[in-house]
Amino acid sequence: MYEVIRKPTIVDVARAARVSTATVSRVLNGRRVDPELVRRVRAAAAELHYRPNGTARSLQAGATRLIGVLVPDLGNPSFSELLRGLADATGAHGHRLLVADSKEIQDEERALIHELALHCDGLVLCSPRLPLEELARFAVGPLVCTNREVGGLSMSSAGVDSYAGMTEIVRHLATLGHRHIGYLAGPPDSWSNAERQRALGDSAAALRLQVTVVQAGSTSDDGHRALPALLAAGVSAVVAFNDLVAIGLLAGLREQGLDVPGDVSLAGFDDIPVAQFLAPPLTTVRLPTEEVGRQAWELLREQLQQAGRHGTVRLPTELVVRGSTGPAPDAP
Amino acid sequence: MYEVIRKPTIVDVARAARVSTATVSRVLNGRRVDPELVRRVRAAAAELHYRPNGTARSLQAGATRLIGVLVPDLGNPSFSELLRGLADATGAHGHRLLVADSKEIQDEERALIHELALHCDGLVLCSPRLPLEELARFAVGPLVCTNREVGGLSMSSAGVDSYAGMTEIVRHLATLGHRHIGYLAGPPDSWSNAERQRALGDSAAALRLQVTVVQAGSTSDDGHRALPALLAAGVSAVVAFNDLVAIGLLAGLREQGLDVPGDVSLAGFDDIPVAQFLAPPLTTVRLPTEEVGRQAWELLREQLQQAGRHGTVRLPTELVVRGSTGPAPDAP
DNA sequence: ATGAAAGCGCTAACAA
DNA sequence: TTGTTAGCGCTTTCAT
Repeated sequence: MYEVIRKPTIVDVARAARVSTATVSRVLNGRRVDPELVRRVRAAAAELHYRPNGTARSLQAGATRLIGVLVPDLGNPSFSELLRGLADATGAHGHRLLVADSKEIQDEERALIHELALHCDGLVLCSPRLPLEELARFAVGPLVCTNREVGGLSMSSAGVDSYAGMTEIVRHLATLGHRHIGYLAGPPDSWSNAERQRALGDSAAALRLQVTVVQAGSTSDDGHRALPALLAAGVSAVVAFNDLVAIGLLAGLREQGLDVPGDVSLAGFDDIPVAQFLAPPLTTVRLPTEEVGRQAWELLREQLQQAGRHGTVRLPTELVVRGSTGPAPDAP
Repeated sequence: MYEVIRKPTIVDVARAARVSTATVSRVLNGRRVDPELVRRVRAAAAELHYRPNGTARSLQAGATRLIGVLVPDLGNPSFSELLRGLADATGAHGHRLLVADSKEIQDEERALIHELALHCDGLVLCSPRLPLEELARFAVGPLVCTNREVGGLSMSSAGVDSYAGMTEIVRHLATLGHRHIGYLAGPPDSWSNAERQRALGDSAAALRLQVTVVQAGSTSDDGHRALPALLAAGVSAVVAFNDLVAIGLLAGLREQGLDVPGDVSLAGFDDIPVAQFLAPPLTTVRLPTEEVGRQAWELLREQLQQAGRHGTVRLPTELVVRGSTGPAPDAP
């Protein structure tokens, strides 16, 4: 009789090797077994092209060794970097990444979190846009947010000190003689953006600087579109929510025949790899994004080992002064 | 007595709702059930904070709805874009992405492919570096390679026409009067690189151009490092394996006080988002990378629906002439 | 329409 | 050491 063609299971291997399934399992997992049986099992497995079923293993083990990661935009180099740090760190511990992109859409974010939670041992939510209390409801399993304050809720948080970074860059601009600074704001629900805006307000008040906030977003196109509003406001320096936005603005400025930093100074956030290669090289606040990814894993790992061990990591930023910022045109 | 704290299962819900597990399952999956029982089940599930176990479902279903993706470098914007197209397309069909980064290391690649295969319904290998025959051995399940010829092997392939792209850019440079072209070669095991190099050789022969190939790699640093060799060769135009490499070289050229395209013309491959924002904006061969991701999913889907339905998709490229290429300095 | 029971592929406790 | 067997959590016949 012909057998229905299906993937060989451990039962098939056991039969072919004339041993029990337990023995096959032991051989496969490197447990102590009689060499002769080991040989027979290996031969049978090879013969049948046997591959163990990861799902069955996961069910039995009660864990999948899968970590769900939600990012708002896979296209942003900053998240790629975080992903890389995360993939590197989790990989070293035998865990893999289940990646989903919410495309900055809240409903997507909610749906994806629910779905990821079904298959994963833990979740890393990158710059989540959902309200905190809603996030808290998901926090049944190990959960880490990046770049998001989590209050006293039962989750961990890894991020950077956006407030300090903004403070530093405003001081830098003030020192260069700028009295009116424009800010290209990021996504409305971004906590990082709120922090940066808050720091800008505080610093400006302390230094008696004028500030114009223009709503932009997180992409280069958003930055490009914001140019007219900025020009109308008459700022002499601009800080963008991130480097991508800064790049878009830079291109717009160049199209208008404006010199950077001669006419307008420009700074971003992130220090994405290309920032140093732009013309002029971009002054920016460097965020240790890859390290945030690593730290997120460490925090997750603590929760994996012992439920309820929450923690918060806030990494320092570093102002990287390059060619895109210079003295204010009307400075003494 | 106190129960040990563990996640509630369908059994717990069934007991609490005083129905069978089958009924709970039916309610959860929207099957026709008496409204009163539906109510009781939903109430019990909510009360217990019940969440179904995805692994158990997958085991029962014989499928995980997970697609494994292997990329050589998560940090390369080009792969982020592919990932995005893939995530978008698979997501629309209820599949998720299991992502792994081989960091351009062959051993990693091999190990990760094996691992991914254990948990996934299908695999997408992005620009794999492993030899074809080894890849063929993995092709027990649905498999798609991107940017890699697969011969008659039992897998599908989605990619771009690198050969045509290179041909077009060489013609462009020749028209501008360039007689000696430098090529910054990509990773040695990259099939795309081989294709581009082959096209360059063929075109140069036909047009009687001189060619100097300098081994670089796939990152901006690689491009930056290649500058001396290029300068020594005395080329008047350079084509880089990809935009990242071109960007590194561009920065190096600028540091040397050389003008692009005044002294040297420069072109890349990919058209990553920042390419248009560089100074000068980068002439490059645009690859429909996101679309490659979508097509990869379509090909995978065909295999998922019916084993053995292999296909090949080769998408056209488009030369995007921007400011980084111009007439040869010594042209008439 | 509902429940009892088998079984997805694997590992681990228990026996021998 | 090896085999037998129970069971991980779920869905799905098969009866009722």
